[in-house]
Amino acid sequence: MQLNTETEQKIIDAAQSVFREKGLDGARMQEIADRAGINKALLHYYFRSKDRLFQTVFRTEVQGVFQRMIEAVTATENIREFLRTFINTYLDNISERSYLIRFVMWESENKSDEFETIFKQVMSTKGFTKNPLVQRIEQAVADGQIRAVNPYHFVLSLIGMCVLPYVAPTAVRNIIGIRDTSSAEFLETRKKEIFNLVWQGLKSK
Amino acid sequence: MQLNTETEQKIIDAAQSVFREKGLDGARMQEIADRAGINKALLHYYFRSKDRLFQTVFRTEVQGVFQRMIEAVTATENIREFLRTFINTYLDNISERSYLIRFVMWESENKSDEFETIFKQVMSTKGFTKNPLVQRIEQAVADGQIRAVNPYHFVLSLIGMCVLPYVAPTAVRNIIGIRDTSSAEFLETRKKEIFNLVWQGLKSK
DNA sequence: GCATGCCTTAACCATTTAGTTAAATCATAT
DNA sequence: ATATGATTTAACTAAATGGTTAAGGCATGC
Repeated sequence: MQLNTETEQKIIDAAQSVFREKGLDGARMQEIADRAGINKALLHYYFRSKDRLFQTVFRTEVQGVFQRMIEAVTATENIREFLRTFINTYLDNISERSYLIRFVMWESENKSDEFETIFKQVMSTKGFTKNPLVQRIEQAVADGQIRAVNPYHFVLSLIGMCVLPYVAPTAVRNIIGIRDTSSAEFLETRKKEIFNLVWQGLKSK
Repeated sequence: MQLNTETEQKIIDAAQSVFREKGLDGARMQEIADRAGINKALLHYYFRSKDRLFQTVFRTEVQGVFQRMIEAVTATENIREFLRTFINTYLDNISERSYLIRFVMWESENKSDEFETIFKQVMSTKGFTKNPLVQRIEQAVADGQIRAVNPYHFVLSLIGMCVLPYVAPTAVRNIIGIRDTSSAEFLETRKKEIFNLVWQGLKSK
């Protein structure tokens, strides 16, 4: 059997959208079939079980999340411009993919072993020994371009700032008191505010 | 019927721990009964349905999360000390409660209407019209104690930095490359690094 | 002693859901 | 035209799970 790749893609797309919204436990095979515009029988014909389908989706999602993060790491000499570019492209990336980051963060904890395996594979495939973003910050510190922050903690902070409104939009809207976190206006303001805060916070006076 | 409050509490505690780990969809009534050291019949005798039990737990968790956030807002005059205290107590609070923040953020999106309702109730009960943390920052800006950041975005950034390692520990460990996010050492370093970054980022030069 | 309320036991019901099956249909290429 | 692979239909199975029921046990206080 050779299987129609077009249909396979439709299934994966549908599965992605359902898993992103509801997680593994909340997802229903019937709903995935419906969104793919096919029937449950065919769904199981392509992917034997929910677990297998989930595994496929989860793997590509985790890869994508890390992939996009390192794609936002450019070879810019100037650390200031490097940060600006990173924040802009990274925020564009995650804001574009509704519920992705929320899903991956939730499931990464449920499937922590699997997450680690996938992640290590990606790293070795790319020939990385360390997160390139961390590496870039480390280097900037070594070169005296910025003050001596802990690179790991700095990256953690940076990602945290970028990610939160897309991990828990409703909580953010209510608790922080921001009306609309999905508008283009919010996105642009967010970029500026994050950049200003970290740049002020980083530069060696 | 008057119901034994001790048993009721045992049930709530058990339900909290299961819901925190697995979320609504992943939680099993049987497991909740087991952890409470009672049987399923009694569980349903106290809380008619899974939905009702969840509602009870979710309400107290959401209240708690916000409660603890505003408890970390002190009446400190000096904005620098205010920030230091906030970061320290807030981080202590969330690091202490394994999976709580992760659970609330995940479910707040699944139950966004309910979240909003609960949240508005808390706000009006406390007589708040605006998040006191945002308010404090706003005031500090007005007083010229710090530079003119957008208070909403600043608070969003601050919470994001604090929360991320507890929302997705496995993802953080792998992606950022931090070995252990549950140690006391990590916690203390985190406090310092966040404070330094935001303080440097905030002060009007 | 016995009534009352809390709790257990264990079987049971109903529903949801993952997964299967078999037969029929459709499209396409040979 | 027919064989082949893709897809549908619809009924079905098996298991998990939420929820119920009835009978009885075990305290405590009267």
